Amino acid sequence: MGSDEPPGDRALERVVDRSELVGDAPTVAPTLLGKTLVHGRCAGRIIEVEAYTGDDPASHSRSGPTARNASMFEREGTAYVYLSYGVHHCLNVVTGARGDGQAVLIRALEPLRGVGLMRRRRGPVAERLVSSAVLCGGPGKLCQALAVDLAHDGSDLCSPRSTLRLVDDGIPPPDLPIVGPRVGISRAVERPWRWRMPAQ
DNA sequence: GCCTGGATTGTCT
DNA sequence: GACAATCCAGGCA
Repeated sequence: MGSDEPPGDRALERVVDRSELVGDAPTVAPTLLGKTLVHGRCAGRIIEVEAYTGDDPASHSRSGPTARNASMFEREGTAYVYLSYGVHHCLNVVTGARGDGQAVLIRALEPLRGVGLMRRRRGPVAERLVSSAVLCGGPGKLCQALAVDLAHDGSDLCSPRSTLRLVDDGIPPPDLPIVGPRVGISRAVERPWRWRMPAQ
């Protein structure tokens, strides 16, 4: 163990400034493209996000705070992790002020560090395939690859001391991200609140 | 207290 | 392309 990443990568020590996460989720979401999600020795660049607001019929926060979504109503920079379909975990970044119930769902990552460990976590299929779409190409997949689960619900992503944190390594968000409707929802499907990095 | 449906994914045909 | 897996929040009686 320990051969998955170069030691002392200072670029991954600069966490995202919490003030960058202040605002409506649809405003903040595209600015998260290009940022890096770090968990322990693994890291990946955010390449796809979705926005969910407090008055959004498709959002978990639509009915107000509950035991499940309480962290979604915390202050900006808080992680909201939930169990989807009883099988997969999904990671959100809370935006807006405390009580707003707004968050940005991290849908896909481009693996940067700890790729070997991610592949082991993803199982035998991912062991054979290296593509980022297989490793981290979905909200459930990236949580499995980075070992993110309910234990991280409510953790602070803007603290350099957190094992799970958002890092700004200087890569700016794209000028023209690909915009489209959100995936897998049955309400408010018309809202174009999904953003993706354009093809290189 | 019961029932329904879901911000997904992997497997099978 | 279709469907099963699997847990629980929320709606409703």
